[in-house]
Formats: sequence, structure tokens, C-alpha cells
Amino acid sequence: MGRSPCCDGNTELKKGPWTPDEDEKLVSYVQKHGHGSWRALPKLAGLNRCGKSCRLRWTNYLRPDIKRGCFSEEEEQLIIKLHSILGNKWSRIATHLPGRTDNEIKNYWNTQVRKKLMQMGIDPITHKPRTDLNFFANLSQLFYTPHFTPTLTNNPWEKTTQLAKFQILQNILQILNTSALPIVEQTTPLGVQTFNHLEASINSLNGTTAMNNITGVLGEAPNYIGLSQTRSETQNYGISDSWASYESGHSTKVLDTNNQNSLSSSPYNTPKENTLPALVSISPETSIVNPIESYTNSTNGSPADDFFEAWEKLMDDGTSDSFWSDLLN
DNA sequence: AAAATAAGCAACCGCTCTTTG
DNA sequence: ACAAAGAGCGGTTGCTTATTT
Repeated sequence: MGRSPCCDGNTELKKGPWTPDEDEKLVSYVQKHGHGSWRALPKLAGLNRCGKSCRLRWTNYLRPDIKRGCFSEEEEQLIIKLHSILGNKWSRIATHLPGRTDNEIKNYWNTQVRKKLMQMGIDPITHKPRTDLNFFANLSQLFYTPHFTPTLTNNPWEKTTQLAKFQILQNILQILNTSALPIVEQTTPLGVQTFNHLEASINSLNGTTAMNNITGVLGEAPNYIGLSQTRSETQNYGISDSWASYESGHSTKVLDTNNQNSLSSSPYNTPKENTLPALVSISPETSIVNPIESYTNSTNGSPADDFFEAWEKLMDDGTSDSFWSDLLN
């Protein structure tokens, strides 16, 4: 199937940036007659453009309900959340941001959000922690940034950043502490000194005001941090049927993630002497497209999966709709 | 001050999906 | 049921502006 581009054979048609005169013609025509058939529109409106170009110009720029200007923190958080569930479905994402176009959101993602997530150590495609060596090489830089302090900022984005950093460091430390994965300390630029610094700093945060602040920020989802919890406790929290409940405006189904057998059979079980808590429940590689299915299929996996699961839950509104609003307020 | 490089964004391209006859 | 037209989507390009060297 498919079809040839609407402009085929019409090499005379103008391309490139629109002039104010062209904009005026298009706006005045659409306001008078509606767009009707986009293919027929250019001729009727007196434009030397293809219909597709007219449609794009109208929907992305000239439409009266377009909201222009910087994205707010709330919009940014929403985009991240939606992207973690929907992936690059920009038009779907755009339906939840009134006045924003899919193109604008896509551009914003590619130029701003993606970069921020990368800096946080989050893979912007999978929303999983980055495990590539470049990230580990930059770990010290991440750790020494001014934001990584025992007190939390009021800036919502920085709150998220701090939480993500904290979780990343916690899980890295746990991975390093796990005998099943002894290679990291030996083969990456992350040296013993950095390792000790990480451990000391995380321990200093554990049980401090900072932790109270973090759990306070998380509201009803403090278990995402899980520092002072037993393994069974960390498994008991519910996960909302994220997308269905999000789109319908309800927080509905709660899944029971208890599964002691799968945990005990994991090759990555944390040794008893490990002072850090167990990672959250273990799941196989999860699907961005269908997070619900991925939750219900939870059986076993790796520490990296665990972290992603925790992150996904963080991004995915754990037990109530108030979670993200708490974070943002 | 000029050149080089990076970043941001509007617009285009080619494909798929939906509608229509 | 089928093919073509129409519309929409996501990825990419290339121009403009800002920043760095």
C-alpha cells in the first residue's frame, strides 16, 4: 500500500519557510471555509504549496489554539511520564498537553529532555539506567554535582534528579557489592576510592533528614527508595494499571507482586551480609509499549531490571494519582 | 572580530493507517 | 474485497541563531 507524495510531479511548488503573506492567505482561507480537502486547499487559497505543507503549517504553527513558549515543569514531567509509557508516540503524548503539537513535543524531547535524562544516567529510550561505560566514567561527576546534597531542593525537576541519582547510586553500589557481578570494580573507571565515597555518602544519607525528605516527597510511594525495608516489604506495594488508569483518570487495578520463589531463585540475590536492602521485585525485561503486561509477568531478572522497575514505578504513579502532584508541588 | 561548532526548531520526506467508492 | 485518495505520524534534514575557540 502507501501512496506517492502529494507533491510528486509538482516541482514548481514552493518549499521551505513560510512567508507572512502565505500564512495570512492560509489562515484567512481556513477561517472562512475550514480546511476541507488539504490537497485542494492550496489552489483555492491561492497558495503555491502542496496540501501537505499547508496542513503541517496550519497544525503546527497557525492553529489559533497553539500554545507557544517554554514548556513548564509540569508539562516536562508529564512528557517524561507519558514517554516512559508510550515511547515515541508524539501525537498520543500531544493529546495530553493542550496547545502543544506533536512536532513541538518531539523537538523539545530531542533537544532538552533527552539530554537531561542522559545526564541523570537514564536511557531516554528505555527509561532504564544507563549501563554503558561512558556513563560509569562520568559517575564521579554526577556524584559531585551541587544537586547531590543531603537536603532536597524545592525545584520539582531537581527533586526528580536527586531521587534518580540516589537510586542509581544505591543500585550501583548494590551491584558492586553483589558477588554475582564482581567485574564492575575491576573493569570500569569507577575506582575503589569512588566506590568508598559512594558507600559512605549513601550510608550518611540513610536514615537522615534527607531520607525523610525523600520519602516525604514521594508521598504514598516511599518504597521506591526501599532503603530501610526488608525484601518482603519492598514487594508489597501495589502498582497501578498505569496506562489504562491514567487515560481513564482512575487508579484502578492493584497488582500483587509477591513472589518469593522467583526471588530466591534469582542469580543476583543479594548476600545476607550486604548492608544494603534488597532491590525491589524482580522482573524480566519490561516493555515500554505494555508496562501492564510486564508487571503481570514478573518472574525473575537482573539488578538492572530491578532498577528500571523501580524507576518505571516512580515514573508511573505508584499507588495513587497524588504521587506526581505531590512531587510537583 | 572572525571562523567553527553546537543547539534549536520549522519543515520536509516517506511510510502507514483510515476512509471512500 | 480491492485499490486509490486522504490524512496522519515519526524520523530526518537543513536553516538560523547562539556559543565557543
